[in-house]
Amino acid sequence: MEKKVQIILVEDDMSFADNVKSCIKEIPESSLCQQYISCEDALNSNSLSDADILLLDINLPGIDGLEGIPRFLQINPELNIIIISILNHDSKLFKALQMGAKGYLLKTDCFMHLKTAIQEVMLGGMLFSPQMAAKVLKYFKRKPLLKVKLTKREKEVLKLLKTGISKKEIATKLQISYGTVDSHVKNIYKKLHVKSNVQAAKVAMESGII
Amino acid sequence: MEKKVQIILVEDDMSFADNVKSCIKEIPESSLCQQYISCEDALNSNSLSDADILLLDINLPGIDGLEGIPRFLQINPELNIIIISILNHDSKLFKALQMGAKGYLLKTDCFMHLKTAIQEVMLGGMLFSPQMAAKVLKYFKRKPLLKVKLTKREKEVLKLLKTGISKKEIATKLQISYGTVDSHVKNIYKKLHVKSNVQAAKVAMESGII
DNA sequence: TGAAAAATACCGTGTTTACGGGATTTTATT
DNA sequence: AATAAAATCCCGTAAACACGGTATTTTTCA
Repeated sequence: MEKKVQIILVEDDMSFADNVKSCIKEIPESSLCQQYISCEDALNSNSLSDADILLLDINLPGIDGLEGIPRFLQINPELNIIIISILNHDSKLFKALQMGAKGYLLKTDCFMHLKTAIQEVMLGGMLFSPQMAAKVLKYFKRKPLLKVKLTKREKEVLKLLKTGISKKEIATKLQISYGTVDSHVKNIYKKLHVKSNVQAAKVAMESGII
Repeated sequence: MEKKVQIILVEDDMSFADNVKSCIKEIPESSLCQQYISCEDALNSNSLSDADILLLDINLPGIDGLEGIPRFLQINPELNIIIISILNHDSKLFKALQMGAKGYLLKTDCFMHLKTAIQEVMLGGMLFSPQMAAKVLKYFKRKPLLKVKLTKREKEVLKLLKTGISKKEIATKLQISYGTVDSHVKNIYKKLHVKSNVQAAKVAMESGII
């Protein structure tokens, strides 16, 4: 028989934690091995290294859940962390992803997804509940790819421009005169409909024009 | 009884399509309603508007799967598109997401995830198979969050700076003098270790400091 | 209440930008 | 061979930037 998936729960709201526990009980291949009410408690325990999944709240007394992620991963890099929070702000989601979370479920609809999330994460995947998935999608979708056509040289110039160096330095790097760079930049601005170096760099970054 | 999930498959490799079909047969709540070997065929059919899920290959004769996504969504915006491809390149994944795909499974391991993916996508979520999930994670993770602390005012200034407007305009917007903005900008540059407006904007964008 | 941090403001100088104009050479493209 | 597109270069000017310094007021917090 396969070993059961070992789950740790870090949640300070006891009634919600109980709901999660009963939800996990109904998943035959999983078992809740430990439960803590703060990151500190969990970090000081010795149960992390045996666990497969960590269900983590964000709003916690002491160390914030998001801040806790790197600390948990330091102790056990194999740990699959799934955030379960009431917070549905973009910044929380993206920070969680940056920190290395494998999933983000909202408390309001996590029971529908918990089983799926556990299975999927154990298979190496990642999972978001709908509202969070929409944010990820929006994040990637946000800029319709620009139809503007820059010439080869203009692309080279823009690529350097967006690193933040001066036109003089660009001229040196491309072994052309300052005047030439200036001309290219002028044309780039016209094509991108911008009026400053920062705006050009921004458009370049966001639209994947380069 | 609930209506079954209606699935359409667009795949030109017949033997692989057969495998997918038999996999779907084993999911009681789903049914494969149509199968096409190209985007054109599927687009010309009248089955799209009734479908819930479209399983879509990328390498197809004629219209490429990724190019097909917006066309499918134009006909039926509610369609949940899951890419099933052999291609595991970042660019394909991100383009798929930009186009509006709800999932990305690799052919090499899609059978393990297909059932989960269908369920999850129907719940409004999204799903990636492990290698793809890792890419998404890497994408978000690439910039270690800056530990730099900017003051409230500095953040406001930086937020405006990265829109590409001049310091003079920033002063007007914040109703402070140019000299004050200049001071803030100087301090921001020092804290971020940059030497130009473009670099500051870049750091601000990439590190999620704001 | 007292010290530290933050926000405010000004000056001066050399550098860089934005942008108008015009002009020549090189490189496709047909 | 002819035309268009791209790449090269220069001039001039007003505005904006980077950066050094100094200094006052306001806020915060121990």
